[in-house]
Amino acid sequence: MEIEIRIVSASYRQSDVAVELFGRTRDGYSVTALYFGFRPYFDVVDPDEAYLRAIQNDPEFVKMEDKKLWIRGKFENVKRIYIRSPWKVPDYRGRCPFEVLAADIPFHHRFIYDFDLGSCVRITGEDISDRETSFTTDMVIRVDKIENVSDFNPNLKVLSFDVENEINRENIEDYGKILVIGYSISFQGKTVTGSISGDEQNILHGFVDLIRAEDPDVITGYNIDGYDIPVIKKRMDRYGIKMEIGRDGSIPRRIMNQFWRVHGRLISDTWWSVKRILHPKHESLDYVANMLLGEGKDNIDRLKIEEEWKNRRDEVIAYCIKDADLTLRIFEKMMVLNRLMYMSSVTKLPLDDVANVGTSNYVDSILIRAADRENIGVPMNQHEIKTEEIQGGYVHTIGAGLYSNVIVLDFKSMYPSMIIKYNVCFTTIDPNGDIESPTGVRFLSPEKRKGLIPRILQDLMADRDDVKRKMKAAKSREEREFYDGIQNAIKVLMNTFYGVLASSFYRFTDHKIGSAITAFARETIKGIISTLQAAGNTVIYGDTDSVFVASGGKSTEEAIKRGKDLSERLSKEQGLTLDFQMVLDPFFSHGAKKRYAGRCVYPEDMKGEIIIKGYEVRRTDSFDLQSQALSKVIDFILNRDIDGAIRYADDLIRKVRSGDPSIDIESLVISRTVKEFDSYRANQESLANIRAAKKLIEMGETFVPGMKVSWIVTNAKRTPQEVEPYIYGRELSAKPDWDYYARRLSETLGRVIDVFRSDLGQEHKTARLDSFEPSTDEKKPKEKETPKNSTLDSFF
DNA sequence: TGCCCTCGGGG
DNA sequence: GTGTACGAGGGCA
Repeated sequence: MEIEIRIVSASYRQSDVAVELFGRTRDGYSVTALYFGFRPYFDVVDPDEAYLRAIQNDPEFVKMEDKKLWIRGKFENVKRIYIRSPWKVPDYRGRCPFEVLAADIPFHHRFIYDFDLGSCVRITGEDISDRETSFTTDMVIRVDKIENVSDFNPNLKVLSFDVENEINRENIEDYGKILVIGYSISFQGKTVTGSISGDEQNILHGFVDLIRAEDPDVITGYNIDGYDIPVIKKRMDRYGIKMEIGRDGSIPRRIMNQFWRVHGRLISDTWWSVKRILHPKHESLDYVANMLLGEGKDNIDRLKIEEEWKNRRDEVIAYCIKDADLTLRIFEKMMVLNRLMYMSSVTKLPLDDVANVGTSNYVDSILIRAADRENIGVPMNQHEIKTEEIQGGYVHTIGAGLYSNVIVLDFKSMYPSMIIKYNVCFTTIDPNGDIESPTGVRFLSPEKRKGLIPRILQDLMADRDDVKRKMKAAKSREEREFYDGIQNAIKVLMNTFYGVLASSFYRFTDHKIGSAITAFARETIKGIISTLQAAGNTVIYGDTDSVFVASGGKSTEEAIKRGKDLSERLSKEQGLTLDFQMVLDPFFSHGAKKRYAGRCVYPEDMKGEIIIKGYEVRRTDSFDLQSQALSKVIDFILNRDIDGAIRYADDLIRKVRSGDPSIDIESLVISRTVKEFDSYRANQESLANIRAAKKLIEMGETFVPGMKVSWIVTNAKRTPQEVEPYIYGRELSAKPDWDYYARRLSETLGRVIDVFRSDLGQEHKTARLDSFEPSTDEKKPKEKETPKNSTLDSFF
């Protein structure tokens, strides 16, 4: 038979070393594809006869081949050695006295690279579902032929679940009895919800049966990695029940004491996605559900779950199902699967590898295939070699101030462009090269030898442009979103190439290469700034790949015209693409790197958006008044009401300092969870949250390890500072340390406000464009590129 | 400034 | 599984 699937996950089984591919067809069938006969191998550089004799007599030995591989500038004789068992490769590579290449590539990746598979494949073979009964998929196929097909995004089945269990108050790690498991399953546009309750052993068996019967591609939930899965596992261990929820009947494995993986499915904790994608101020399910769906959790007191279970069992069950369902809807709203499928298409990796494995695998997947095609030796990842840090991007700042109609230009794919333009690659680095980096490293010119990475990036860039064209020509919204997702994934992949080259452990990393790339980039951006200045422009700010240019205080229309003009002219001059990104009016520069705010007035679809960088507006550990006040001050400034901002800040700080009754005590509360006291290693007494919890107990209040404890700082002059537990809705007996709160507020607000107090005097309402000495700075490597905006507008 | 520890979510 | 992978903040040296 012949069938087409998108690959969800790939693995192999030890019994007969069959490669397992798991996936879903367009019309919704789940499939296991088994490939027999693929063998693990590794490359040994120029081994001697004794080694080859010994290896040939080894019972694991299968065969060997002669290869000539390009290694560090020349071709070397290499033996490719095939053995029987993938899991024995680490042992063999460790015992080999010669240099070993490509011996750290997971077996299922090796298979995918060697067959050059993409994320969707056509499988031709025999249906062996009758013989292979341990799999939970609709069918099992023995692969005769496997080939790529153009990508499609099938409906994947997603199962979200939630556990309610009793709390073991003596030992929080030893979870109490499970009361109910609620679930919500989404597939082909329909959602089914339900619950499993009754005898605990039946619940646990019911959970395994549910997953095996439903056979979801994706399992999700809220904090399942850290809570629900460990709870189920611990309770199953007690009865000797096995959590056989893998598509091949295997049990989940814990990765790094953190994540869970299981053969054939993607375990994707919605909580992690929420953190990564939304960066919400609070990460609780209730908060996030309200934010995204306008609907929160049911009203059940989980700290008294046993009591609730006794008195209102049906409500607890409904609450449990609702948690699972809210989580599923959040998961779908964030379009986690779409993002993963795009990334999977572009990196040609299975969905679960894209979701779970580090980004160096993205590069591996593309680069190793290309290297293999050209007989370039693939070294192994380096084992934690500490090198000096790579100098980062160039940051250009000028005096603080409020500016009108500021033009923002930024380089399209700065680092990839540098790699292409200067032919930067481990295959071109050469002391006799014609291209010299500002760091003095030389690379061959493209005419002599075009580098492998520059070529790959060039192709990716062309692909991206092509996809963007298709996006513009798209006839439907779905089509446009599809192409937009793909082009964005290509962008991520391209930037990942720089990321791994700058890292300290990647297989193709070379410190000289990483630092050359950033040096070329700094030189380029400095050149742009000089050119702009020479032509009479004032560059207000610049960071790595962007420049902010004063438009001269003219109208927005003129700024737009000027921006387009500059972008066109400079792109042509530089042979690079300098995009005209936006016009900000006003733009507030703090005069320090990485801190500014502005309101977007162009382009049309970003109009009104507030861009805030560097000012942390939503720290979970700060008290509410702090973030509220900062937002308010920035608001005043962006409305050009400097006096208002100063007045507001001064007034507020004065009120707080004097303990004005208008200050809401609740806005000063700081909260944090407290675990079992024993679980803290050292100096428990120096942690404010622990002292608050202990005081709570002294006061005769409920404290359960794992509970969130709230407090007010009552005396910060002592070390450690004194705190008083705060119980919502109850009057606080102690007095807040008003000086402490005033000081923290003044620190936060002062960073913004002081700019206007110092040298700007009274004339700050119009932009000041002269008399500032630019200060420059080299930023630290690997800093976050994405601005943390204070709203979620940019996401939706 | 950098290293190490902790939290966050969950009941 | 031929793997080693959270992200940000705070305390402390």
